[in-house]
Amino acid sequence: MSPATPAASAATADAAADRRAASPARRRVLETASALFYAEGVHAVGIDRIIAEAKVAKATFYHHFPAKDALVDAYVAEQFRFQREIAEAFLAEPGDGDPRAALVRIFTYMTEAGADPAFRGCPFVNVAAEYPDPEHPVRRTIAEHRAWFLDLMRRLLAAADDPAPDRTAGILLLLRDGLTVRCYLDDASNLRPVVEDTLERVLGAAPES
Amino acid sequence: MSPATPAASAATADAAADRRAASPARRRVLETASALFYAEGVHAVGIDRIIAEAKVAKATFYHHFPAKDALVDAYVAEQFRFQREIAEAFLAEPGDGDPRAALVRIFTYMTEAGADPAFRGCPFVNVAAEYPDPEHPVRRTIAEHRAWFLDLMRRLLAAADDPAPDRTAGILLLLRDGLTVRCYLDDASNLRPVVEDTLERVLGAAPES
Amino acid sequence: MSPATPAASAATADAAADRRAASPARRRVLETASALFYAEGVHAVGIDRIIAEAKVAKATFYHHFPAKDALVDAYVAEQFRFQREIAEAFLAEPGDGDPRAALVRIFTYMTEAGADPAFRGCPFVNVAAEYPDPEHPVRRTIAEHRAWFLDLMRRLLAAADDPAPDRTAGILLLLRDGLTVRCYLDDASNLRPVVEDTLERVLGAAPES
Amino acid sequence: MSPATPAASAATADAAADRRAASPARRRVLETASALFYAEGVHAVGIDRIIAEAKVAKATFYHHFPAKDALVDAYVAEQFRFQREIAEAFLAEPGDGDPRAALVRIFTYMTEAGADPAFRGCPFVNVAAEYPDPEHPVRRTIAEHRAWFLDLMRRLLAAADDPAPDRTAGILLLLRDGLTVRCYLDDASNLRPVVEDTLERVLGAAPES
DNA sequence: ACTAGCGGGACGACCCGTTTGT
DNA sequence: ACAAACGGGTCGTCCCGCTAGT
Repeated sequence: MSPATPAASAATADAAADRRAASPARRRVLETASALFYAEGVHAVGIDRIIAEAKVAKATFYHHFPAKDALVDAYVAEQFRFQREIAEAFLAEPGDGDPRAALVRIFTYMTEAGADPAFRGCPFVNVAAEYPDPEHPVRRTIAEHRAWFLDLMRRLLAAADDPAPDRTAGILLLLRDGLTVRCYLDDASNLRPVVEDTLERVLGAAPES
Repeated sequence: MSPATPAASAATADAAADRRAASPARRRVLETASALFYAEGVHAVGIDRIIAEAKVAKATFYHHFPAKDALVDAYVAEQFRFQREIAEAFLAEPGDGDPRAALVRIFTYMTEAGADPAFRGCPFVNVAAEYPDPEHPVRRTIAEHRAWFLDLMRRLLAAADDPAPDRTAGILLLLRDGLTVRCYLDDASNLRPVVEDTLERVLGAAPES
Repeated sequence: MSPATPAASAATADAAADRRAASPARRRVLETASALFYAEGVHAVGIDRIIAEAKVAKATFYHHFPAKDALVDAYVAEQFRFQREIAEAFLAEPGDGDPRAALVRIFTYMTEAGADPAFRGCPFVNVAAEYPDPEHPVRRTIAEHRAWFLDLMRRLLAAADDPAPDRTAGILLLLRDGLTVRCYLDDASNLRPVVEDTLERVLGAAPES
Repeated sequence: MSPATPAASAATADAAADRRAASPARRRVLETASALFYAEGVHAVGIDRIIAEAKVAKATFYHHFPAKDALVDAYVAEQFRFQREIAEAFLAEPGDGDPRAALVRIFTYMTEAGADPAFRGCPFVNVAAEYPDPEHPVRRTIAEHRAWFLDLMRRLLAAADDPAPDRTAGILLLLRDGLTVRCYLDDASNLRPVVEDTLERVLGAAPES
């Protein structure tokens, strides 16, 4: 073992992990798996199919992921990262920084994304449907995403002077979840007015300049 | 009675179907499968386990259900029937026929049911997560349930003189879906105030006598 | 036990057997099974399908046939009986009783029967392909048929003054088997000239009165 | 060599296919299956037994053959290849190139092979008995073998100055099929004189140089 | 004599996630 | 990076018994 200090050793390990995470083979596997898991479900997609479509060898796969569950976890974490990036983009957008407008933009985006025919609902909800154990790492990652989203709502609402940011944030989470389910299971078109109406009723009438 | 008349023959067929549906073996299978499917997911539960816990022979199972999918469909249909019975019970309750109170009772019930530690979310949403093909019989049954619920909301809202029953019904469906997801994935306690608040914002302030 | 003499008891048993053999349920089973076995093969057709298509209960089936093999045996025996009836019809036909003409008629009939699109080859050969054990009752029944046919040829050839009826009968059996295989596996049309030519070469030129 | 040229890429694919075909595991599977299929029939032999006797893992089997039918097809194709090799050996034999002698040698060989107690008839006929659909790949491979044999006979007969090679070839195919059936289902001993007699009658008297 | 249904256990083909040699 | 191995799992079908009812 290296005589380095724990910190250094951790840094070394991190660097190795980064190098592995950046491996093109690993990226291909994760991207292929993400697309398949989202489109068809986790249990329905086998390892063999993933490695075949990602064009990597089985050994390579197991070099990067100790087991299928780890891949599922990576898939969920990737989705989390992806959502966060989008949200941050929406926050940084129009210059001024009107938090209420940011909220509306986020939900408008979700409504539009849900209208995509390939939309299959919320990846977190779908994965959770296949992982009943709340202590499972995958479920913990999902819980992290939910906590993050709830906190994001809370911060935006506080900045928008909502009288009860905690409670309203909870309502917006309900809206988010309901919206993804609805876009997946029902006709996703013509949902914008419903969402706008809901936001108005929940946030109160728009502040008239 | 003559076996020649169509009515008699249809009645005979119905009777046969009823007898089969009422078969104790079939009931045992369906109940066992319902519990397992709900608690662990469809793909995660194998036929062998179902027949073992239901204590029926494999041949008996396949006598009643041509394939696993048919059992899943029966499971979903059973849940649908179950939900309908509950809703009807809530409609027929005391307090004359105040539709707004019925709505509140329904959502209050859902919130309480969601607090059960065994609550695993909406069975329809969870099954849909494992059945990507919207044309699949299982998905069609799920769609029927959603149409029924949306219509139920619409009728109650119209009876409660909601100014836009269609749109508000859509919002209540969002609330329902969001609520089940939330009860499953987050801390389900202390949700009653959030739901009550949401209903007030969505339905407008309670009519003060 | 009945105090009757063995002979009487045997007669009683025979009568009972006849009664059972004549049972309409049994007939339906045997006919259904014969059609299915011939068209799709023995192993490929399950008991359940036979009883379903014959519209009898499983217990009824097992009342008449101790096991599937017994049904297969009955199927083969039925085919044997059928072939014998046809041959006897051909022998008794045109009055005079020209044995050479009878031979030609038999092979002509086989050629025509083989041209039927539903023709699936010789049932005995096909069943034997699925029963490797020559001591199996089914195989014994098949052997009986072959012995009968060979003897029939021999008798007709002797009556037709063939110089070597034994050997020529063997050749005609080769022809029969080859013919059924050919009709099944190759284009069965335009086979008549080949058969006529073969018969001429085998039987020698037709006796010119 | 550049991987861009079609030829090289084709060669690579071929090499890969060859490597797979030459895999010892695959060879063991095919040889075991061939022996079992021939001796007991296709439907009567299960995958589990094949992989047990071939000492390969199930996954290995399914790595080489997508399904059992593919293995059956490989078995039939192997038999075809085998027959062709034998025939070519008989054509290239001593006695210069007398085509009539080659024909006689071929049928003599068949008669002798048929006398082997392990002889179970023609593999093609037996497999066809279990595959009723003439469009099935297995049946197509069988049809190829028959076309090849018929053509081989035709070419030899033409070279032997037969007056009607087409028709006589058809007769020899009848003889071939009849012979295999007979060797399987009847007493296969003392068949040589019958075959020799048949050939004489069919080919005409031997050319007395 | 016939039916409907249930039970039973072995076996059918095929796929699972995972590990190892090379 | 590939092939092979592994053992248990998937869903579904096999043939056959048995009971209860008519």
